[in-house]
Amino acid sequence: MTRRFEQKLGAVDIAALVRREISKGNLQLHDRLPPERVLADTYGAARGTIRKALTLLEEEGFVEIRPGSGTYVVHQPDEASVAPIDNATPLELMDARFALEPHICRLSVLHGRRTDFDRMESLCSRMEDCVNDPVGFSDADTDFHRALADSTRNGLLIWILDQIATVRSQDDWTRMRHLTLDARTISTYNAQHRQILNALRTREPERAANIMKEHLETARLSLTRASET
Amino acid sequence: MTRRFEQKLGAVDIAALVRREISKGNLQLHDRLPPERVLADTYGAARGTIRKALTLLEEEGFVEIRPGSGTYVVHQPDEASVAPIDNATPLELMDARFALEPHICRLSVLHGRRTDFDRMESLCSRMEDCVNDPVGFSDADTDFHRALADSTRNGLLIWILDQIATVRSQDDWTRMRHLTLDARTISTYNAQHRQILNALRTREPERAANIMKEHLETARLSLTRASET
DNA sequence: CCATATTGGTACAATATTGGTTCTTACCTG
DNA sequence: CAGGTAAGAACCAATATTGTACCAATATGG
Repeated sequence: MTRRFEQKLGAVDIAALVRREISKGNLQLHDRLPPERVLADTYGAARGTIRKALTLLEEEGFVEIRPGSGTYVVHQPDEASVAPIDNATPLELMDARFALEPHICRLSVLHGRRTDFDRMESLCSRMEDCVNDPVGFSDADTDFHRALADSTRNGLLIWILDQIATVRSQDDWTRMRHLTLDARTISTYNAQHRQILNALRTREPERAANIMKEHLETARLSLTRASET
Repeated sequence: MTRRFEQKLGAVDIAALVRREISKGNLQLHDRLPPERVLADTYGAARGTIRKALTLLEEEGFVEIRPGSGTYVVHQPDEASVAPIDNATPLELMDARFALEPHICRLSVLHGRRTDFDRMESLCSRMEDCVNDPVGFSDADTDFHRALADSTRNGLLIWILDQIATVRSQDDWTRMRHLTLDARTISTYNAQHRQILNALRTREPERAANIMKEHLETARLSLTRASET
């Protein structure tokens, strides 16, 4: 945007601004930047300065300069922005779930339909058949939480949860936890799932959210316990 | 931002515009584009330029040119790249923020540092200077919520919020809201931001979370109000 | 089926735009 | 002062755009 500061902008500053526009999405792949002379005017800098900034960005691989034609964006910001999600720690992951899932329960009460709850019901049964099958339980558990998200009818939230689930499946700690899931823990989870489902069916948003918090707290405990061994 | 229309459009620019129309869904599969001569008129370019743009799009597989007949859209917008996230409605977006941001406040109380809060403080000041500058306010507001997320030190949550912010910036309703932001609404927001910051500084997680909920409720109201006009 | 309108395909020369380069002047910092 | 950086201007070379005219393929309507 137009910085109203009368401060003099150097080549690196301008490079940073343009770089940010690209990462931010205001300038997308294949977009052509304004001509150097126009940029010079809008940023209040000399053409040489703009030129230096653009050269920097070209060396960084953000941009391609084609003589006689223009300067073009050559950067899929996805790579950079998808990266952090792969490095998420299990604790970060738990915090994210703590943020999302209780509220998802509330939304599920608002938007959920009978068929959603029936599906979750059948998943509960499946999980209850897996008291001695940690892997099978984990799969059903993932499906349960996914079904819960689905019942909100909120595509954005579903997408976010899916992203998280992806991380979760690639996560070593969590994988380790699967092995440490004993019958007693699984039973606890199952009871909590049932309670959540009941609260959804009776349309009690806060109760559902609270049980979900408990549920996540239990999960967090078993996570930290597993990481200590 | 606004200068896109004042600038003369080249073939690549037009290609980018049409490509975006297709990805966005405004132009759907098998739709026929207007004749080149009409496009030339609407985009204010010569026919040769339009022609070059369409040829580019044909090479990319977005479009098929049939001599004597017309130019047709041939593109199933990639499920992967378009993602549900681009089609998120403002209401879905608000629900996602309702889920995330109050809990982010709690985490900020846990992990936030002095410098984080100082940064948010300066952003508050910046916003307070923008009572009559909706666009400037919106920028600062985005930065504030980003800074809040940063203070949790949770890369995953920060990433999620960034994704949401990206959607938000490309969202027409929200853009419209910028225009309807009056001085009074901005003042309300400013007061709420200050309150949140204070609660963070005094390490009161629940109070911060609750004010954030209020804040989002206010935002949701002004959103629905704007959409009714 | 044919006449006509519409649409894309092509060619070419004049003009405009854009990045590439160089030079001079001015300013600031160590 | 010396050295680096930026402003500003002038000019060059590469590329793009324009405007026009005419051709070929397809669609439309009697």
